[in-house]
Amino acid sequence: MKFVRNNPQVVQDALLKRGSAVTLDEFLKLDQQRREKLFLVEQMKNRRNLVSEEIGRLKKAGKDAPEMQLEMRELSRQIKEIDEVYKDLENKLQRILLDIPNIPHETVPVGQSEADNQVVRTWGKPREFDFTPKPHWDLGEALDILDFERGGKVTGARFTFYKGFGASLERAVINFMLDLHTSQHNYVEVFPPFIVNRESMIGTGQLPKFAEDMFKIEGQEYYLIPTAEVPVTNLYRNEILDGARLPILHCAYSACFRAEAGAAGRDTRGLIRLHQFNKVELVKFCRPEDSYEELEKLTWNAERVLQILGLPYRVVVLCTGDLGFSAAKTYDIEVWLPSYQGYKEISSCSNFADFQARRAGIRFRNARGKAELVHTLNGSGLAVGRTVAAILENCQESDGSVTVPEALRPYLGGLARIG
RNA sequence: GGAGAGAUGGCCGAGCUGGUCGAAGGCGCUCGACUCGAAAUCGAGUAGGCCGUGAUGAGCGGUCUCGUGGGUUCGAAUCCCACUCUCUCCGCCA
Repeated sequence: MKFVRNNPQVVQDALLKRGSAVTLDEFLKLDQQRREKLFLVEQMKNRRNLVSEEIGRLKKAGKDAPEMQLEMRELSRQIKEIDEVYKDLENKLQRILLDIPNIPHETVPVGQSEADNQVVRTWGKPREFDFTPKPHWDLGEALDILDFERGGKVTGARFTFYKGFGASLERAVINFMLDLHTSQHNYVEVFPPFIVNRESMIGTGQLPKFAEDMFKIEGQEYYLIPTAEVPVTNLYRNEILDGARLPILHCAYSACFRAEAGAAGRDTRGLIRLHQFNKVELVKFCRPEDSYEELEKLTWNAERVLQILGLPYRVVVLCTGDLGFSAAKTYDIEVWLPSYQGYKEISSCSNFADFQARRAGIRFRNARGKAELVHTLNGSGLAVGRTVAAILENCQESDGSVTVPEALRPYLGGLARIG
């Protein structure tokens, strides 16, 4: 709040770069009013406290002060009135504040849309097939390892069953990723709740603005998590961490639930866009001065998964117009998918700077002993369903079978080929 | 789900017949003294938000915070109400 007040131009510029039409005039006006009321009411409270103390002293001395009490009764009534107005202003301000997106980092390219994102690097070469490769949904059904049909029957559109080696493969990918990050990249695994409360959703920035993207438990302020980012980042909500513990690195498997409002008609087939999918998430809490370096490391950690699996990918940096609401900078990792004849997002690695930390109240004690906001980061490491889709499509053979990447075989009892 | 107990500072734990209580005491931590060094001992310090002032620093002043929200009162950690959470016992359950 203070930052917005003192740097309205910076925030306004950032909003414009993101292509937002929001203006801050209303905010600044309300804030001015709020502070005036606050100053007034605090002066009155000060007087009340002083006089009440005096009354206490008198009573102790055996005297009475009825006229003082009467005066204070009236003062208290006025205080209550102004407090009411103050709270109203405060609420209005909070609402505006919670809808203001993060300020993009200076290294983020300015742009309007997805088309202005910049490719940072490309790894591996898409394989040349000497036959026509099948999309993973056809492969999966032919191999009887995916069953979209019955997923639709049992639940609805955008739900699926994995069966047999399909189910084992999904599980193998999860375990492989978790083992890699815990043993090679020093992340501490957590297994979070898949349902969180409203405060947590506000903390990471999903609420209040994006309520329609979420599944909410009927009659309760509980939500299905859209990503493990939410419970894991909120692990330390309203805490002051020991600075010596930073950076804190967590990885977490979770199912993810997304309403996909507004995605009707997009990626309707296969594992790409489901209402429920699995993901291994990487989350970091670090000192402000380290966060951009930590973002690079986190992105490498995610890329490493694809490298070991031998799946071609590229990394793009999102432009200001495509950047998520909470992020200051984001790298998307996109895996090659033959059925798309292109690269498809499989991980999104973001530095949120102090945006989530401010909303969630996550701080650390700095060298001078003062509480300071941490920076938070997270990234998929990786989306499991999309990884399985990429394996099926990139590793398929002309006879319809799929060669299992070496690294996964230990997780499948040595199985080298499905089909 | 039924019955009861409780929620206080980094931790433990007083206060709860309402009034200098943001809060005794202990532990922990930081600094200092002692020591060649350490331990022990002694001394000092040790929450956060917001507002004002100031340089968006330090400091100072004010205000709020004793689970959360409301109420009573001149005044509430202390009294009343609601909610949340924790613990114990019973029932049920993976």
